[in-house]
Amino acid sequence: MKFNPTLPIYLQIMDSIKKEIVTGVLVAGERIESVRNLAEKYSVNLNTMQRACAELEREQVIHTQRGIGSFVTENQETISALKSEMSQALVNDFVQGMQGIGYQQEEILKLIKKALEK
Amino acid sequence: MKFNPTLPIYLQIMDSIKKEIVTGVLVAGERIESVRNLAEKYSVNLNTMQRACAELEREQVIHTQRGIGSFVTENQETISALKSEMSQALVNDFVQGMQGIGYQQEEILKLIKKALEK
Amino acid sequence: MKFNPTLPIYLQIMDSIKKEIVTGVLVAGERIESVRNLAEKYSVNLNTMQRACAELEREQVIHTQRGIGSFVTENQETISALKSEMSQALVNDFVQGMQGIGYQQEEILKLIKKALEK
Amino acid sequence: MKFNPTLPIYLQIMDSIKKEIVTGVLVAGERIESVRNLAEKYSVNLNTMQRACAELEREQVIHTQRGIGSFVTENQETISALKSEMSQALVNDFVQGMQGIGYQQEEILKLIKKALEK
DNA sequence: GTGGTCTAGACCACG
DNA sequence: GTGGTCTAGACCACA
Repeated sequence: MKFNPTLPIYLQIMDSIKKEIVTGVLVAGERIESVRNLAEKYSVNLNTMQRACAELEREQVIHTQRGIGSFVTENQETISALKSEMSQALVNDFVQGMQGIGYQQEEILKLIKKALEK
Repeated sequence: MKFNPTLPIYLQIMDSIKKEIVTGVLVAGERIESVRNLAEKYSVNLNTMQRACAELEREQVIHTQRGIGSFVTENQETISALKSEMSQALVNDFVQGMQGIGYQQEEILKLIKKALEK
Repeated sequence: MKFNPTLPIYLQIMDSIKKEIVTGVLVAGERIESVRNLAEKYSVNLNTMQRACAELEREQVIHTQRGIGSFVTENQETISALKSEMSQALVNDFVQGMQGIGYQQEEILKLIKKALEK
Repeated sequence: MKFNPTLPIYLQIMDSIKKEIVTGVLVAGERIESVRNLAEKYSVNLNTMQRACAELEREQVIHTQRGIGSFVTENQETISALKSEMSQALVNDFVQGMQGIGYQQEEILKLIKKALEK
């Protein structure tokens, strides 16, 4: 995975894992890979990976049992909320961004449609 | 102006100024405020403002004449290119983001329309 | 039993067993459950339970006879000492803690009385 | 400062700083020492100190301005809440602990009074 | 083997 | 100078 140098790596990893959860790649209630494995998979230092996991735990997206591993939350509501939260953030950023540089409704829709057709 | 702590402030200022240019708040060819004034207006350190302006100059969005001040580019093509560049970036980030969390075309359009109605 | 994640589990189990001894739930001289049973009862790993018992034995609170089982010390003095030791630790931690955050004698007594009435 | 090896250092430092805030050693709204200074003062690694500060910020006890420093919250309610929270935790742990090893109200009060006289 | 904490030391963004 | 992130590597508690 390539990281964007303008954003902390641990945030980008959190985002990547959240995506895997909301798209079902990681299943609710199931164990995720060990921090060590994940660190290797993302080619980052163990500490960086631990930080990402710690923040995800604080957000209640995963929960950890010491000596055993970390598990995706089994609370489906949390996951749904996560998905709509993420999409709302994207939608708002996009719409506000476009309006901020002077685009009107029809133009925005036209550009989106064009992009979706690709 | 409130800054997002996850992104360098100078980038956020550059974005803000670019928006003012493409929306015509800042007029092509005209002089912009002094770096000192801008720093005060944005409530940031002078160094930060200087960096933002230096980057804008590197991107040829503004140009500086020593002892006189800085000016928005008078090249309308540069400004048009800037606008479509910014919108393309927004569109791509948005579409890729939504697809990345599992949304399909119709859903994306529906959410956009809902957001535009507000 | 819920464990506090900031303190080693084996210490919390030791404390729990000591409490049972000083309150007479576990009787002096009598046999206690097998480590295996205790591990299940507390829902902890066998190793953790073994560690707790090993430490209790080191403190001479219990003693083990190979092939037979573990027994609460029959020495009543040890048990009395244990009780006053535990209460002294509690009292000291409490008083020092309260004074450390700026509470005076009367306030401390007032809060204690209030808590005891519940 | 001597640290208790059974508890993470960063938690003990957080506690120490909270105490300084509720007792007024650190004044609401004022800047606290730099992380580097604090790390030296507590004789811990910079990272450990940063972790303590990050957690305090998450608890809204302090807030940080990048490149400038950290400041005690200016919200007096937060500080009052902190104080009563800390004292309630102490009182509850103590009372439950004493009752857990079989002490009655009068005995508890007697021991507390004795300890306070010292 | 698994997660948690700690140290040491580097580099960056910002003031 | 100040805080934030990252790497490297050690040690501990727990399963």
